[in-house]
Amino acid sequence: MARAAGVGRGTASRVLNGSVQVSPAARAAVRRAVDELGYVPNRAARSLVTRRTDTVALVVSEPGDRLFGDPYFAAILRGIGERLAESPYQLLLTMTATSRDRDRVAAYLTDQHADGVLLLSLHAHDDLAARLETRGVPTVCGGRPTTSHPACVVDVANRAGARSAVEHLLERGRRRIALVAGPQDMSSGHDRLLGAQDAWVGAGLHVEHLLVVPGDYSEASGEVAVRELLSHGQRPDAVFAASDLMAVGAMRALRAAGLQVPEDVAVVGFDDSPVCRHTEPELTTVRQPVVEMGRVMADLLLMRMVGGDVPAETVLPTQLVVRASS
Amino acid sequence: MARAAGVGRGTASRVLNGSVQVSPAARAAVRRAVDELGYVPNRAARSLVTRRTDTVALVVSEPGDRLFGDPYFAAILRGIGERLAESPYQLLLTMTATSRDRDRVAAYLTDQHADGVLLLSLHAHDDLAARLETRGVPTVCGGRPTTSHPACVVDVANRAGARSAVEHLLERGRRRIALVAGPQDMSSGHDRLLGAQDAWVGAGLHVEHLLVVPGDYSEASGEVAVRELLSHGQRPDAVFAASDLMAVGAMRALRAAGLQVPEDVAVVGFDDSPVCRHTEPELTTVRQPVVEMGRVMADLLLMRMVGGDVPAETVLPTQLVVRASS
DNA sequence: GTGGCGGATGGGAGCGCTCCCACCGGGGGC
DNA sequence: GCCCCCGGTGGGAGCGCTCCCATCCGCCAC
Repeated sequence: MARAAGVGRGTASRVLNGSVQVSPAARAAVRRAVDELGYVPNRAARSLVTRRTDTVALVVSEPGDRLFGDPYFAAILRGIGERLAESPYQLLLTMTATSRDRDRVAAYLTDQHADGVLLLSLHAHDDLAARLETRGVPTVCGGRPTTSHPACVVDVANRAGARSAVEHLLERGRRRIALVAGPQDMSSGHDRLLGAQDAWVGAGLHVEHLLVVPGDYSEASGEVAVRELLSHGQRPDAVFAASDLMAVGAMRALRAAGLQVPEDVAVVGFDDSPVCRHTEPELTTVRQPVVEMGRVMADLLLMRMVGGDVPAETVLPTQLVVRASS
Repeated sequence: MARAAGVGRGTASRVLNGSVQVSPAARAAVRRAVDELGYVPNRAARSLVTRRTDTVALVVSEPGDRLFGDPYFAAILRGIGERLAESPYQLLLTMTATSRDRDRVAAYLTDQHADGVLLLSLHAHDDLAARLETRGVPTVCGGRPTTSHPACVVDVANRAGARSAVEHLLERGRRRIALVAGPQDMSSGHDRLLGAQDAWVGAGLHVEHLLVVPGDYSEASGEVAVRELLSHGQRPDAVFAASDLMAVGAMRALRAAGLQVPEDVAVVGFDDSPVCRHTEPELTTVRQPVVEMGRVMADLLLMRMVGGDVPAETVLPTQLVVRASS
């Protein structure tokens, strides 16, 4: 290729990498040769010597069906994709269902397979972030892990959002509020519980009078939770579910019991996922800026990869969106 | 590393690549050295010489927001991910919004950046498949393109599915059926129109008496289409929408006009996306095996990459799912 | 005992690139 | 007019691996 352009390999390389120390004539000659030969530099050879790969990996610690079944991940990926499209980096997508998967991915990534890693949905006791960091691979976590303390975390204001949701219900005069909580081994689930309690206690009510039933973010768990509640003779006038899907399940159970939403029972969800628009009535919820979170994660990673300092924890705001269900 | 194990580089390489021509003693020595040193082979160096990358790329010819907003892609990705997880290949995700993007991706992939490519949502006049094939990169397309004829295509039985949907409505005694069609520059949209006409004509009705209004698969387009229909004094007793989202929009418009589903107007969608369960009443639809399609695409690509012969066109069955809306 | 054969092994060559050093030549300072 | 400096250039070295050839050794047949 360099020979075709009539220059040395060094000069050709300098043109391809945008170095300034090249004369216009040589630059033009190389450009022409590249076009004529349809030359594409070999990435493997390049990364062998530069020790970079121009690839960033996204690791989701969930099996594939959860990843792709959940609009939350779709939105985050969208934000990440947006930012990465403006950078020279390619996205490598990985999901780890089992701990064996995780080992495989760890080995894969600790080598020079990615210049940076984005971690999503970290479970308790997942040491992937730490392993990668000690190997010198920059990392950004989405969602604060419960146990470990990674170098760089992006999260949303789960607690404040949950607080505003319950405050909203209290303002509407509801006093028999049931909380369908999320999984308590995830910080998002725990924080949303704390936020709901904040509002409750802030209104001068006793924390133990807040009705709390467990859920796992899935629609089924929301339905079961409310059904059980009703069958035990409890009769809430409002339900705050820690996810939209659980709220949908809750509404289903309420309807099955002959209760009207919002007349008999107000319902509020969390996420502002697309499903909110398809419920009847449309669901009041707490919007979390998921796409924005993806963008911020990508931004922070890009900064870290060039050695920039970034805040250890970034928290994005949440916002109550009032619709017809409350 | 080889020195640490007390063997030659050749022998070490043989062990790492699972060659049989190695003595148990040497094999054990290498294994031990690998463990002790935490050695991970350098992929860049390996692929420089093997000219393989152990990476499969997925190219979606849509901007990122459409990719991740649409459960269809999520499901396909899930199927692909499932299969690839069982193989040594990593998934590289790429979306091309603009034609400049497409050129960039083409250049990226025609080099040794991926051993095989999966193409999704190919638009008319997209020559990416052809370009890749001539460069020797095996390719599998999801969804039959309208203009080009790639070497390997996986599609679903759109025509037969649409036919069964309209037959179902006819069996229910509906005779004033309106079709909200999909985009006619995509084969799926066109095929679904043909299938609907098949059923209509098959019942001895005149093809021109089938009410057809255009849509683009989006919820908004379905709502607009039905609203226009009603405002023009048309009064169908059934609506078959070529996508679930359009069916949801159609139901919204029908409700706004004071019409009951299914009493006054039966509604059938296409896709069997999760949204079907969240409508009131639940939506009758044509299920397309999207996850399966992803799996099949991955399977075929894996076969092609080892030089296996595969059918040029694979068509997966669709199936009518009757729910409450019809 | 000798020749031959084949399984196991060591290491040279080279993949395509970037880094870096040596070199070349022209313009300005003394 | 000489030297120095610096922008621009060419090419050697080497990144870490696999491929392949030459070699070695032990065993069997004659």
